[in-house]
Parts: sequence; structure tokens; C-alpha cells
Amino acid sequence: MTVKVFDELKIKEKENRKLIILQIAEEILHENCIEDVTIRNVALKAGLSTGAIYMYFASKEELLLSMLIKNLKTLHSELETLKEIDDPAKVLKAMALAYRNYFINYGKYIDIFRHLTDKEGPEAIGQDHKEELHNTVGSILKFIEEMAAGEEIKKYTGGIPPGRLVPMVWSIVQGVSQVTLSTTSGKAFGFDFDQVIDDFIDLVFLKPKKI
Amino acid sequence: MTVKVFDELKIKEKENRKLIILQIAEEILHENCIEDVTIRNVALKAGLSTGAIYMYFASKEELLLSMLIKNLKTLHSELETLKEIDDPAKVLKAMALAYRNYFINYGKYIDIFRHLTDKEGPEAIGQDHKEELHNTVGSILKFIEEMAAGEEIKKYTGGIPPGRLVPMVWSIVQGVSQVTLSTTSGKAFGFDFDQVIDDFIDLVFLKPKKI
Amino acid sequence: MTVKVFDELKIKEKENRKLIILQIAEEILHENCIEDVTIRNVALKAGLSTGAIYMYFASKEELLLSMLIKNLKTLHSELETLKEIDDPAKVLKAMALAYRNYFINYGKYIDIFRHLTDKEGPEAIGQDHKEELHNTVGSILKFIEEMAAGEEIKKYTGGIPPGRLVPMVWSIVQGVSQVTLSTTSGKAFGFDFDQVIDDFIDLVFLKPKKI
Amino acid sequence: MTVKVFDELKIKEKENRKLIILQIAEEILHENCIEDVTIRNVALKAGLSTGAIYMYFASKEELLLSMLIKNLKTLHSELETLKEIDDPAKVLKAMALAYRNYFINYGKYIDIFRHLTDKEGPEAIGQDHKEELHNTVGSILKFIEEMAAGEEIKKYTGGIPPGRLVPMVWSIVQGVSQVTLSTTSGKAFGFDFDQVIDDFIDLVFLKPKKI
DNA sequence: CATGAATGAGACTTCATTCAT
DNA sequence: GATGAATGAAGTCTCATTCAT
Repeated sequence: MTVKVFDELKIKEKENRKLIILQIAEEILHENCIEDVTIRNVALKAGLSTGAIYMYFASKEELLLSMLIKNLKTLHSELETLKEIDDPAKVLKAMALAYRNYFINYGKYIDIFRHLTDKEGPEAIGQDHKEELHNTVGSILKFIEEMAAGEEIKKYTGGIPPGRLVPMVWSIVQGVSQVTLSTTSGKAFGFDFDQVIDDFIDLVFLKPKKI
Repeated sequence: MTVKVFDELKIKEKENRKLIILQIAEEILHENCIEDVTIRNVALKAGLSTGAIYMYFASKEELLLSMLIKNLKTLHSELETLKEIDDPAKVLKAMALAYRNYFINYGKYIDIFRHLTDKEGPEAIGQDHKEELHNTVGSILKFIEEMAAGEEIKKYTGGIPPGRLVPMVWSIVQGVSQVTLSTTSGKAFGFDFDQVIDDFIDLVFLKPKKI
Repeated sequence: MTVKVFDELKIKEKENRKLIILQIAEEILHENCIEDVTIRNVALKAGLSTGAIYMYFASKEELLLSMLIKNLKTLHSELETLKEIDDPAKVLKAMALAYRNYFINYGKYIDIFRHLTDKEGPEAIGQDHKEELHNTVGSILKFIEEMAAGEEIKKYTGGIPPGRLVPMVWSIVQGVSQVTLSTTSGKAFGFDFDQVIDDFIDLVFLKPKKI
Repeated sequence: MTVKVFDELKIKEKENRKLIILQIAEEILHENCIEDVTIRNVALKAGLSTGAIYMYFASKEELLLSMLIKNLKTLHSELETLKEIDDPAKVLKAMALAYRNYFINYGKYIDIFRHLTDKEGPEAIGQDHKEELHNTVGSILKFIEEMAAGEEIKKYTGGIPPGRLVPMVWSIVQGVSQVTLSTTSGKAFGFDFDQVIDDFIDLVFLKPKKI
């Protein structure tokens, strides 16, 4: 029995250390770029040896994947808190802001996403991990669909079924984030996240009343 | 005289080979990912030695940049052909399709964009090249703004000035492309480019008439 | 406690390996020329992979610089032991011999010197390292000046202040080393280091008494 | 007959173009460093193709060697003009200045010297070229020996035979050039060529009279 | 558990040299 | 004679991963 308790403690500790490593990797990604997220750099910043990282993650691939999933889950739970809002315009704005946080803080996850999913062959992501990723994204999309199915929103979306609003919302929020928050377009051309989102909401939700 | 003709032929041939290399690089990018666009790989696929690539491009940066600018220019000229269309909904659809081609054929240029612009320090893109890139993007954005300033479109966009419609259009088209055309979201969740664009156009342009 | 001992051992071992690599690099330099002191060659001769060298030296520049400074320091400490000699002729001879050892054993440091200092731009030596080098050379020159300031020596050098004797001594000893010890002039024309130095000492120190 | 004249003209023209290429190589060496003397750079500056250089020089080695020998010959003929000077101190000063010119203008010939002579094996310099180099240096040394055999000079050099003065003069002049004219020691420590040479001449030639 | 030395492959890049035209 | 495209070897350096300790 006692041994078991110890074992569980050990597992918890291990899980803890995993999270710490993950967080350090995120900091590096956030402060620099995905190319700088090397095992060496992570180990260095964590005060560990390079080899030690492999006690917690089987490969770099797995580490990156863990980062991605962890953050998608954070995004999901943030979205969940929006369920109580009634006004669809406000929901959309809140969703956009949640995504904005996800994008700003862990901004370069699209890179990871792509990096992990576009590859084929031996370096590619394992099937099991692929599923976990798929499920996590799925739950976010499902949430969006639920939001889109609200009574209020139908007044503005007409005949478009909720299922079809999902890729639209997802696309727009991601597109706006990427375009307005990236160094190039964003800073160079003076694009502003809030402005674009607000204008979009105006366009969709307020216009009918105006005319 | 004859010599001059020969000279011109040589220059043309060289330009040709440059384009072939560029196309090969594009194929690699398209079939794999930006990390796989290495000088080695390009040379291999071109049946050349690695050194030979440097006869046509002074550095890897220049190769990537050439790809990017070439395709942005193609996009721009495709957009220019849309000037005669009157119906703003049709323009938007046509623009989206143009971008879709750009994105589908040479898919991951956003990666290059970021890859080239996010870096700082010695590996970063040179200032002169940065400007060329900036200008090319600028001319596309300017075109969008001109489209957004049309009389017809004002009926649907209300008080939003054309300048502010630019990032919105750009964001949405890019976002939809990325989300629906990428392997992951697109194929995995059954998102469809045309459907999303059409729904969006419905939302913005047809709704007023319904209510 | 034991752990600490182990740690210290490791550090010592690492330092040891660093010295071994340095020595191997020196051997290559001695047997060939500075162009042959490549990371590849050093690694090969050390039975290591090229990457392994970078565990001990951050760059090739650092390796070369370490070689140079190490040997300048050896020269300096050898010179320091000459402080007790009274007879200036003997001091000069001893200094020349010390330099000869430095030059013979690690022969082509002048090359490194130039290699490191003549370059400008990114490949050039870092400012911090430049200073360390400057200081090391400075301490040697300072020693020579102190020697040149001795009472005895004034009888032979007349009104030339000690500070001006420094470049002269440095030049002559280096020149004689290079000319007599190099493969070409030295071996080809039968020049002999000791003979030249002795003659020079005769010329300066003994002549007065003769006339 | 006529054909022969043409042939000679051709040979002359070829020799001419050889000299031009040589001069261009020298300019590059002078303005930059030996590493920048590449066949490509020379061809570029000469307005030729890389391949064309090989019509005039069998290899890069030969080109460098030609540069070296050409300049040693210039030095030699400059020295020959000093034969009429009587005062040995003045001769020494003039010789030093001649060497200084050789060193300043084509300063990095010592590198070439070393580069060419220290190598062994297939890349090494051919035996025939080695001899030409040897002879050219030999004629300079012979000149120095003749100078050192003058009656006037014996008063200052006592019993040292002229043959043994040769390496001393050669060493000192080269050493002083290298130490005072190099970026590092020279500029960094404020060494001055003329000062050192003058002091040295004082030391050897004028001191006896002072005491 | 943890270390960190070492590997090996691969990244970009340069350059002397050759050869078909 | 001359061109310049192409090669192939070599250069510096990075990094995921392994393994003896």
C-alpha cells in the first residue's frame, strides 16, 4: 500500500515536472520563435541536462504536441466561461478576445500545428497523438457550434445552419489574429485587432437594425 | 549583332533556369513544408549540385523572397482583372477565389512571410528586400481599398470607411483559406472553402434584403 | 560532499580535454599552416566528430584565440623568470630564446594574430576578445620596457628612452625568429637563429668596449 | 616569317594580359586580404570569366607565386639603385624604406610566401617554381651581402663577416615592418616604423662616436 | 533518475577547377 | 580564345538523439 502511495506521488511529481518543462518551452516560444525551441535551450532554461528532457517527453515532436494541446485546452476552457452570455455580438467579441489571448501568448502555435500535421512519413506525428489533437480541436469547434445554435443568433444568420457557421467564425478569428497581430502586416500597415473585430461585428449584427 | 542576340539568349536562358528552380522550390514547399525547402533539397530535385543554386540566388533568403514576391505579384495581377465587375458580392467572391489559387498552388507562403519577417539579427531579411515585399503587399492592399470604396458596396458596409475594410477582407480571406485548405482542419473536419465564402457573402450582402 | 568532488573532477576533465584539443590544433598549425587548422581536421585528429569540438569552443575564432593567448601567456611567464639576470646582453639573449621557444613550438602564431586582427566585419574577432589579446600582448611589452629601463642597459642605448626600445626588441626578435626558423629562408639559406642573435648582441653591447 | 611576327605579338599580348591580371590580383590583396584573392574575384575585377584566368595561369598557386616573384624583383631593382650610396647608415635606412614599400604596398606577401613554401604534398608548389623563388630571394640576399662587405661598414660591425650580417639585416627589416605596420601591434601600441629604424641605426652606427 | 559528452546528419555557403559550347 | 554553368569537396555550425557513467 505505502508503496502505491509513493508511486502515485512519483507520478504526480513527474506530471508536475512535465508541466514545468512545457511552460519553459512556451516561454522560449513566446520570447523568440519556434526555431529557438530546441531541446538544448529548453533543458538549459530548465536547469536540466539535455538527456533529462527525454525522461519526460519521448521526442521533440511530443513536446511540441503537448504544448499545442495544453494551450488548445486552455482556449477551450476560456471559451466555456462564455456560455452564459446572451448577446451573440458580445459572445463573438469575447470569443475573439479569448482566441486573441491564445494567439498572442502562445502566438506561434499555428506553426506547430502545421509543423506537426503536414509532415508525412516517419517524422510525422503518431496516430494516437493525432487523435488527441483532433479531439481537442473538435471540442472547441463543438462549442462554437453550440453558440451558433442559440436562438438569438438566428436572427442575424438567417438560413445558415450552425454547423456551417463554425468554420466561418474559426476562420475569421484566426485570420484576423494572424493578419493584425503579426509583425509584418499588423505593425507595418497599422492594422488593429479590436478595430477589425468590432467592424466585423458591426457589419453582421448591427447593420440590420440600421437599415 | 549576332553576339548580342546570343547574349540576350543567354540571359533569357538564365532567367528561365531561375524560374525552374523557383518552381521546384515551390513544389517542395507545396508538397512538404517550409523546413523542407533547403538548398540541398532544391538542388537535388533540380538535378543540380547545391553550389549551382547559388548561381541563381545569392542566398537562401533571396530564393524564398523571390518565391514570395513572385506569387504575390501573380495574385495582384489576378486581382486587377476583377476591376470591371460591378456587383460587390461577386467581386468579393472572385477575390477570395484568386487568393484561394494563390494559397492552394503555393500554399504555405504565410510561413515564408513569417519566416522572413519575424526574424531579427543577421539571418533576417535585408532592409531593401523588406521594402520590396512591403510594396508588393501594399499594392494588393491598395487594390482592396479601391474595391471597398465603390459606391455599391457602401450600401452594405454602412459607416465603415474603405480603409478599415481592407484588413477585414484580407483577414477573412486568409483565415478561410488557411482553415479550410489546410490538411488538418480542412480535411479533418470537412470544412469547405466555397461554402464558407458563400455563407459569408450571404451574411453580409444578402441579409439586408431579407430583413 | 562526494558530489561536489565529482563535479570538480568533471570540470577538471573537461578543462583537460579542452587543453588536449588545443594541443592538437597546435600540432596541426605547427606541422602545416593556419589554413589547415579547420574544425574538421582538429576533430579528425582528436578522434572526435566535428560537432564535439563545439562543446569546448564556441566557435573557430575562440579556438584560435585560445591557442594564441595560451602561448602568449607562456611566453610572458617565461620572460618573468628573467627578471633577476643583471647583464643586459644576457637578458636579451634569454628573451630571444624564450621567444624562439614560443615561435618554434607554436610557430605560426603571427598568422593567427593577423588572421584574427586584420579581418573586419562579422568574421572578425569580438571586441571583448580583442581586449584580452591586447592586454596579454601589453603585459609582455610592459615587461620588455621594464627590462629596457635598467641602469646597466642605458650605457649601451644612450639617449633612446626605454619605451622606444620596446618595438625594436620585439621587432628584432620576431624578425629573426621568422627569418631563421621558417622553412624557406631559414633552411634554404642556412640562416641560424643563435648566430644572428649573438651577432646582434655583439653589435650592440660589445662593440663599445672594442672601440 | 610574317607568321612568326604575329606569333611574337601574340606572346607579347599574352604576357601583357598576364601582367594586368597580376596587377588586379595585387589590388585585391592590397585592398582586402589574401582570403579575398579568389579566382572569381580576380576574374570579376578583370572583366573576364573565371575560366579565362586559367588561360594565363595554370592554377591559383601559380598566380600567387607570380605575384610574389614579381614584387620581390621590384624590391631587388629598388635595392640596386642604392649601390652608389656611401654612408652605411644611409644605405641601411634606404634599404629599410625600400622593404617598407614592398611590405606596405603588397604587404601580405609574407602570407603568400608561407602559403606557398610551407605546404607539402600535391598542393605544394612545384620544384621549378620553388627554384625561381629561391633565386629571386637569393639575389636580394646577395645584394645585401655586397652592401655589408663595404669598407665603411666594417668600422661598425667589427669582426662579423658580411655573410652573417645578411640574415640580421633581413630579419630586422622584416621584423620591424611586420611589427610596426600591422594593424595590431602597430596601430594598437603606437609603434612607428621610422622611429624604430632610426633608433636602430643610432644604436649601431652613431653610438660609438658618442661614447 | 540524471548527466552531458558524443554522434551523425544535415543546414548554408564558398571556391578552385573543368568542360561543353 | 573565351565563356560561365556546373561540380564536388570542403568549410563552419546546429541539433535531435543516444548512452556510458
